[in-house]
Amino acid sequence: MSRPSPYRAVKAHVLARIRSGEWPPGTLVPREEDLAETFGCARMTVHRALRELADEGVVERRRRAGTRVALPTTRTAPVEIPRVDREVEAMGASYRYLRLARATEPASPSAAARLGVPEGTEVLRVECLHHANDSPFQLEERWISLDVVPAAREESFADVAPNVWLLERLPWSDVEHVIGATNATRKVAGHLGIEPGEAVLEVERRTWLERRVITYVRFLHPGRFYRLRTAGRPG
Amino acid sequence: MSRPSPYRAVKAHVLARIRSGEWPPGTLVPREEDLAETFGCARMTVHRALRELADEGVVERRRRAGTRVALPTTRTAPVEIPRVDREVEAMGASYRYLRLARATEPASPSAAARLGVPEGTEVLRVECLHHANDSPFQLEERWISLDVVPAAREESFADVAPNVWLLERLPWSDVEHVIGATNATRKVAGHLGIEPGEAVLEVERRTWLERRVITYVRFLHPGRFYRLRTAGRPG
DNA sequence: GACGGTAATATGCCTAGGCTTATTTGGCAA
DNA sequence: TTGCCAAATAAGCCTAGGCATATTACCGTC
Repeated sequence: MSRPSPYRAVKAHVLARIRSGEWPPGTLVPREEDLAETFGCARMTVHRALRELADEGVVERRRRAGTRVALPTTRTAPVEIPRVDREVEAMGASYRYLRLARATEPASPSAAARLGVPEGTEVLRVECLHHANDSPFQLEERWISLDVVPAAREESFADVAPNVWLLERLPWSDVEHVIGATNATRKVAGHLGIEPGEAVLEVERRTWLERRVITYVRFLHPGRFYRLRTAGRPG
Repeated sequence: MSRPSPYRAVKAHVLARIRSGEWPPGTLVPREEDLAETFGCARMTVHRALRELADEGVVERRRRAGTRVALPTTRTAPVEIPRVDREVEAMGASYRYLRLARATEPASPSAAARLGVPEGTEVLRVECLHHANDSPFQLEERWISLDVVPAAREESFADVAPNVWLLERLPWSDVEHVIGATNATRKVAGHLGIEPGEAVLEVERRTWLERRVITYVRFLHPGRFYRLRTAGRPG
């Protein structure tokens, strides 16, 4: 599995029993002390192994009740939502950024709701297009809260993507993603070089710093080519 | 943040510095020993705090080089890909399962490729529909490898969803998800009760036990209502 | 100046002990 | 019975030490 190391050995041992079906869901895993004895190691070592398995959702632990094998419910899968430029370059394609629009404007009801600011607050709206090998790859529509990021007022975003600009400037504490599918409007289709009505993958992201929304973005990808990919293993 | 406890305190401390912008990306975090001294705790305690932060991608650690604040790249976000029945019930709706088709058949080239079996191998194909409050919610098309799950040959799947049946029967070691968007074909639209051409969210899942693919599924959701949701925080 | 070996250093991991705390079980009482 | 409380138990967390190992920085050599 990985290089040997007592705690890894314990993890691997327990995982192997579960994988083999020898310990079906609900089975009580031996107590930390017992495992420590059978492996000839300290209890803390076993503790770490079991704790990690619990973090990964493979087992469930409760004081006094012990450790039991969890039901293999299809748990959270780490979806990597990548930075466009990196992703494009990782595909071996050349990346190009194009700003379509930029304006400070009073927040519309929906934008205000998503940014968590009163309606009509002045916010910055940026629209841009990301290309891979000169064909449109992602259309981005973004709102930035000027209360949280006043410096954005001075930035044109003509050459640097808001994404990159923001990440370089300030940390964040929470993100939320919402993934859906919609049909391309005429405008969207025009930008992405597809037919109106074609399915597009829509990823919305809100980013917080402590309690305040920094920015809300909507990414649209031509559904025909683009896919989000995930590979997860429990352990 | 959470209930106090020395290692949590250290984590919170470091995280707070990063969040506040006091330690921008690249900053060298104090050595474990020094933090241990300033917090009046053992080095192992600091070690655990920093290790967890490293696991979460907040910092990067290298022997001899020390611990530094990582670039806040929009990392992996845990997307919960839920069990339909649970999800529907969580919305307070009533869940209904309907099997549309079931057949053992020789694997088509594409099915064979995804299951990792030779073309023409006999596989089980199941098609079903999941309802929320009697309106179609998810269309499922699934292939099951009979080599890995011979017991599936005896199961009609008339009353129990393949999902549930499989999870109750065998463990898995790896999953892969691919999320995309497509336009509903006439057939899909008919089943989901939408117009042909409407955007649908497509989630494909492959599940392995050790090296062998157990099953490959394709879930289709009406794009108009359905969304995948994610909330992540680094820490 | 380029190159290579060596020592210093920070993290990685371990041990063996201890106290703390949630939870369950069993027994006692109403 | 039912309800409540106490004891027992298993995990949670901590300490203070130690050895292992990756990596860098430095220094001497060519």
